[in-house]
Amino acid sequence: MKESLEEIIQTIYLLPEQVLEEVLVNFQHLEYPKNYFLLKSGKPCKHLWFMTKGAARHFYTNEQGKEMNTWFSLDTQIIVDTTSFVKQEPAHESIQLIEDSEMYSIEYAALQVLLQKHHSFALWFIKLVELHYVAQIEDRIADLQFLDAKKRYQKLINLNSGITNRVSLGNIASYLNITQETLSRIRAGKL
Amino acid sequence: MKESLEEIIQTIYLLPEQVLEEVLVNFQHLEYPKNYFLLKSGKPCKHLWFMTKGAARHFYTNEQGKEMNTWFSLDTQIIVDTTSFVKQEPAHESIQLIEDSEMYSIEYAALQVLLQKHHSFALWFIKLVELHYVAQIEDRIADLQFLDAKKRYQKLINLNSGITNRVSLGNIASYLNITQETLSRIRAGKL
DNA sequence: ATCATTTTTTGATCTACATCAAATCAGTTT
DNA sequence: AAACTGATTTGATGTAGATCAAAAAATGAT
Repeated sequence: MKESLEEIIQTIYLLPEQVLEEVLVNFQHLEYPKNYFLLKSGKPCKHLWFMTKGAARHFYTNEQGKEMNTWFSLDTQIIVDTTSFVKQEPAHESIQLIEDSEMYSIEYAALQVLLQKHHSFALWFIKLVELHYVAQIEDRIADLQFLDAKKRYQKLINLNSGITNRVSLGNIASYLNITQETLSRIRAGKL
Repeated sequence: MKESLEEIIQTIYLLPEQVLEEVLVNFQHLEYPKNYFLLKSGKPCKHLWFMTKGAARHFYTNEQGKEMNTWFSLDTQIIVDTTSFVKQEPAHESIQLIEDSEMYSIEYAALQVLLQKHHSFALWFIKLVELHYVAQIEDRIADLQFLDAKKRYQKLINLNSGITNRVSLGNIASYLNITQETLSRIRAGKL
């Protein structure tokens, strides 16, 4: 796990010393308790977060009022509702912490200024999107389309060892797009 | 429909005249017949294409040898296997034309040079990814997770009027993640 | 420890969609 | 036009996973 913001940033794409310093001052270090909402649907996503410790879930609320998880962010992941962030339009999803968490955040407006000002920061941002976003999200589509519930579960726990101790069965089931009952039966080896 | 490459590029993000000219010379105009493969799985995706006329499908071949469509690109869309392109690793999917098509292409290496050379081109590329990629792909996940087969079909034909005349039932069914038989029954109003 | 609340498990039944098999339709070739 | 080919439709049956209901287990509060 990476502790320092500088390390997180430089691992994505190496910035010149002077640019790095200017970037760093635009980030804020934050701590929030379990259940805190980073984003509520209907509001634009004004921040991009780097989580250094903790866990969050992204979810929609469907017409029947049921919450459906679309994503988990554990520890060192980037957190953002990309669609809402890039267009600064009301978010469709909400983002809620499921553990006490620590993170760094940067505001949309500050990011735009840095992108316009520094060529190297624009290249950094491209790498960020490529590394942490594109691959993951295309994988998710393939999983939903090709794998059955049991395989989706196995893949999830392979990639996130320990997730079962940190995220409730109901939350995991919702991410896998199955009911709690079905996940319980998968775990019990009955499916 | 946009015919000129210049118009396509400038609509994404306005480039300085001199940069635009340098960008334009890095694109090639191409025409390919129906059934041509832009990309075969196993090979890295070396190009990014702007389709100006025609249609393509993106598909995986699963363990049982069945082809599963993941995406359609009709007329003015960007075509690329993003995961393979950004990492220059072997692609998991193939891209095949389903109509005689016209397009412009730029090579990965040329794109990288332009990104490093011109700040404005890096900003252009960020906009490209934001506009044509992020929104679409997150929508697709939500659709697969929340909508049943009939609603996914209705949404597809609402967003792509005329797709039923251009893409075969089997190809559409595969994209919707249902069988041909089920799609036929949906169309007949029996589901 | 006890009670209350939430989370997980178990069982019975139901449903959307798959699978398999065969028939029909459309477009091409001879 | 007849014959061949591929695309679409129809019918019968099977199954993964949903839904509904209730029990059991875990977690937390007094």
